[in-house]
Amino acid sequence: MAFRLFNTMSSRVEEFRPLIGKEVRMYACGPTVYDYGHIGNFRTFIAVDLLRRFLRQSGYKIRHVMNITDVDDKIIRNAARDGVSVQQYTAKYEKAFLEDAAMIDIEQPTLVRATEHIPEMAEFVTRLVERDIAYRTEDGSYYFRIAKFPQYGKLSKKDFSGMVDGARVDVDEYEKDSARDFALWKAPKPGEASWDSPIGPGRPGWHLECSVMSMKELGESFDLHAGGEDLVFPHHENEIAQSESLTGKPFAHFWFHARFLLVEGEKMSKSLGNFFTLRDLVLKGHKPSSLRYLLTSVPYRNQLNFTFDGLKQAAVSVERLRNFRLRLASGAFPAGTSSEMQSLARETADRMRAALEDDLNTAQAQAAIFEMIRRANAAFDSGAIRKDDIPPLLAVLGKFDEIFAVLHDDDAPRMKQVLEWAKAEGRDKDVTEKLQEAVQSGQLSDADIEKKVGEMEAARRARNFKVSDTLRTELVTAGIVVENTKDGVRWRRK
RNA sequence: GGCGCGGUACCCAAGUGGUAAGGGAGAGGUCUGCAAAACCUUUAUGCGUCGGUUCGAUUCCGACCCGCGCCUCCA
Repeated sequence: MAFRLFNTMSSRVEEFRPLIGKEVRMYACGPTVYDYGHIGNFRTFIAVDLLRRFLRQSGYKIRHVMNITDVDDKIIRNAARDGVSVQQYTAKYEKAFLEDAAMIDIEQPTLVRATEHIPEMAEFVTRLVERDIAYRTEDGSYYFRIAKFPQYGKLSKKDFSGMVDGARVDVDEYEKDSARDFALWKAPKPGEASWDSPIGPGRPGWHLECSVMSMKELGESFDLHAGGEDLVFPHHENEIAQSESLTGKPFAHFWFHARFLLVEGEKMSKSLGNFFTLRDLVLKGHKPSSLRYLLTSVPYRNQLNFTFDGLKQAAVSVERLRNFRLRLASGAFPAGTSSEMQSLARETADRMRAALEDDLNTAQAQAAIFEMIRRANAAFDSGAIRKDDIPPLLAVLGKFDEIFAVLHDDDAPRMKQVLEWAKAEGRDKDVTEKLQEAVQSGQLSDADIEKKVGEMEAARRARNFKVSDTLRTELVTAGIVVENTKDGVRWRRK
């Protein structure tokens, strides 16, 4: 079977194959670091993370580059408002973004920053000007001449051939030759932060950095370029125009776009009051793993409706996955193998792979793993599962987790970081009781828990239920659930 | 207006030209000192509405209704 992926350029699902060998060169548009990342941002970044993880699981080497947009109008404005430098301003939000990404197990790509590529961008513009593809306006800005790129619109399927110039032109843009021409380099307005460069002082236009940095890191043609669906036009269209008109070569082979999410059925917006950052959710007491699971449970090209009910459901689903693994890891089994369990493991691995190969159908991959869990649990209960069935079942679970990354329980310490951040930011009032409780379960060390659980078990065996119940209550209060099974006792953090 | 996507049970959500995955929630049951976990049974003659094609459509075609996205540097 081959990996089939939707390509925005062709508007269809195509077989994905790297241009060269077994190495995938991919570029993802990263955040503009002017504020904390919201759940919509993370839906996109998680989709890319899933893609990256699946490609690696499929045996590819990955060169994954992501930009940090650390200069744009909003950043310049906000930094000035706060009376700090652009660098100080963006450093804070870049750090926050990386912390958040790590919190939901997004693997970190190679990062490149716009402000660290000013000379390369100036050179790129110079080369465009030499070919008359770009031009300088009176104020010192540079624009891309769309008339020089007849294929403009091929990604977003827009037809600009009938466009008539000049009917209405924005006041700020009166110097442009054509209304559609876009800025490559913006001259500074009085008092604005700017960078010196061979093409004069100013700041890069947004699209330029991605063309320059992607080609620098990955070559003039590379395998895949990713981002949110809103980037199709104009951002990616403009990148293509700049890059291909300069190199004469196809820019990215595949274009990967994640669909926007809705919040409670509506577009997320600050005015509707349904705008949430990752930290907002954690402050409310939701686990990072719940969000990761929820965001992976709907295939990336479908609209995902984020709801708090859905987030709770996701949390329960993750619990089920974790409980199953705990059961596999801690149970006692008779020696030997069962052919049924062996084939169950094989079939599940195949189903999972087939689902993900089908344009990353995560919903089906999850259905496959839950089917396995139900059947294996039934085998547990009937005693049909054998000792040598455990490794293959665990291996399938491991494969699943290489992609979904929710089994490892690091929620409590991660939530604690958010708690500490909130205190440091003076946002104590936003810390909910639920968060406090969730952080609780990370307070006791494994050794402390083992000790208490041991005492509780001893009391239970002595049928001293009063003592054992007291210990159980203490543990529950500390966020630890103790489960007594016929194979012995086991515990987990709530 | 142009281009595109979607409407599947109480909720979330896959999917197929031949009769509806999975998760959550609910109900009943098994197990159990308590608790937890788990299993079993159960919950859409139905897949926005109306037509059409077909032996047969939720799946194809058409119309309509509703929701959503892009078309102004918002992932």
